[in-house]
Amino acid sequence: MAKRFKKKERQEKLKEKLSEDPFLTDEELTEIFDVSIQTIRLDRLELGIPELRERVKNVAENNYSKVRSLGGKEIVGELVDLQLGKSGISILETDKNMAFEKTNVIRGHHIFAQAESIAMAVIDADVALTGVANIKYKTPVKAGEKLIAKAEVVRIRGNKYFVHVFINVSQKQVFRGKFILVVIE
Amino acid sequence: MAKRFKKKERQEKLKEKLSEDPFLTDEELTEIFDVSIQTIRLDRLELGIPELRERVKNVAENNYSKVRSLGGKEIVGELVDLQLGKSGISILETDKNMAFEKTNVIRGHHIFAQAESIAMAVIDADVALTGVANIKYKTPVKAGEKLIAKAEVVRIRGNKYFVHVFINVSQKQVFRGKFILVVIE
DNA sequence: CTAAGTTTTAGTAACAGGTACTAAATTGAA
DNA sequence: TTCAATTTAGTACCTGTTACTAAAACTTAG
Repeated sequence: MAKRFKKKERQEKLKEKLSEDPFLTDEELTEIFDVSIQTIRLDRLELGIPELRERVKNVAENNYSKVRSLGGKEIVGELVDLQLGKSGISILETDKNMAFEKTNVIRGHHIFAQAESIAMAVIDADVALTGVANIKYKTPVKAGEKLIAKAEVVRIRGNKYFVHVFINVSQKQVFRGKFILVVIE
Repeated sequence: MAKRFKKKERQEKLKEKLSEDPFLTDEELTEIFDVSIQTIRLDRLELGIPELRERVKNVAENNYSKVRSLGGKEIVGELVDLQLGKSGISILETDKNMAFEKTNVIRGHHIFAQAESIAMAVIDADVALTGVANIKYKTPVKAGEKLIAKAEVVRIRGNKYFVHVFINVSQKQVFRGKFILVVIE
């Protein structure tokens, strides 16, 4: 069973290598492991690892939406209702990519990002900035749950807007936060 | 020169389309613009737009490191010091991708993510969860500034950890937050 | 040692989504 | 009508694969 061990070992390292660097071609892998290209392909097949182009595409797609939802787009979650200067509602469908691998619990900053972003969306101004936020996470959110965020402007003082945001998962509150947004010209 | 106008117009829209959705094949583009595949290819050539696979690869490569710091990795920012159960320091170099396009001000949730993540890093346990956070943004952070986050465990009560996090940009405090982290097994 | 099984290697056809090139057809305007 | 710009057609070739067949090499039990 010495050979079989070698195979298993190689496949373990292959998994590692590709998760470190998904941009490696089969040919490059043959050089790393000093086996034929067929062996690499058999290994990938057995491990269910897709081909280079698929892997690259996955990386691209994953963070294309991530960038768009965490960095690129102006709003995190889908805006379903908006009364500028008054209130707004957004929905965010969570998935495993937003969660800790081990526990499947959604990372706090995703929830925060949705809250912050709906708070800013309701402000009737070009750009706003989070000034102060007093927030509270009430229950952990699991991947797959649908976050419904409601934002309400409660007070306006000069260029300062006070906005309350509540996020629920099926009627149950999971987050509340008070934002003070400052309009900048 | 009506035809030339049509060509230019098509090329403009092509650029737009592809920046919106870089995952479109030439074939899909022929259907959108109702021209032959050769025309699409000539257009791409004239505009210097690379082929699908190159575009996908670019998206993947550009954001690969970003994903690892915003979604994939367990910690946002670079850990420069860590005393498990006591304190930790992380550094986050901000860039334009983390900022609002118009103002160049870093989005709040990036700062929050760094704070949350260093707070969790100092906990000497496998998994922790943000329970409550009382946070305050003091000054806006501009793209390019280096965020230095210091976390300190101030109290431990059962499975609850009270952690204070302060983030500075060159000696000036830009954020402070108190986290209550709950260890889960 | 030998037969049987496992693992590895070789080789082929086909595929997607192209590039690069040549050449012909279409269109618009002078 | 004629000339140039534009569009279309068609071919050979490329990369990194899948899917498949088949043979070689190694392992191990009997």
